[in-house]
Amino acid sequence: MSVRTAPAQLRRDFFARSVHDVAPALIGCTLLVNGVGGPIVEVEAYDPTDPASHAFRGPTPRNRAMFGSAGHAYVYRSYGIHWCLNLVCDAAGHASAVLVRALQPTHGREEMVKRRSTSQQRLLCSGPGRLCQALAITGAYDGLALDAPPFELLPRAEPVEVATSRRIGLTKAVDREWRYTAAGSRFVSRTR
DNA sequence: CAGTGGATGCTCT
DNA sequence: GAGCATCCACTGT
Repeated sequence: MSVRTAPAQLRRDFFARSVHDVAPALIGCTLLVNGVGGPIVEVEAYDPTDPASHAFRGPTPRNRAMFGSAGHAYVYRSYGIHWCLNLVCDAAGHASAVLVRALQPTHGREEMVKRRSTSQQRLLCSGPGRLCQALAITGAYDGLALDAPPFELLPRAEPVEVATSRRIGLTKAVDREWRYTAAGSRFVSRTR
């Protein structure tokens, strides 16, 4: 007889479905990197039909992880300065991903304050570049599996109300409402 | 608060 | 050589 326990982590098959299902389902899930992080409050979806996606024009050295299997990280450098973290979705070849834009800093706050050089809770992890700096995510994490250290992804503890809106900072496909936020959270990167 | 411009490096044409 | 899935400092109300 087996004892059923709540899953400790999101399994790899959580990501092996449409990015449009995965993205809203990630709101409220806790993301930790080496024990530092908190509940995700803002993400954006990028799918294969999306001109704004890095994978839209096919595989390249940079976007290689997006064409790999679901449940892995895709990390790229933004504007030559910042790192951005994506979670790869769908089966191999579909090349879709969720950009993690903000989370509520609950775990390892002192570490984040040190890395970010600010003690303002609101500015620790609100924005993809800030979040990666606070969690010390770099290009070295590109392609790593999300269900093994240093990553830890925990399911929602409670139900969350998810709001949709237009994505931030794009020049292409700006009308697609593929940004998902925890309704009312003050840790999202913008209200728009 | 809103708006602007600079930093900075890599990717792809 | 252009264009970024960004952030910060600085300006002016």
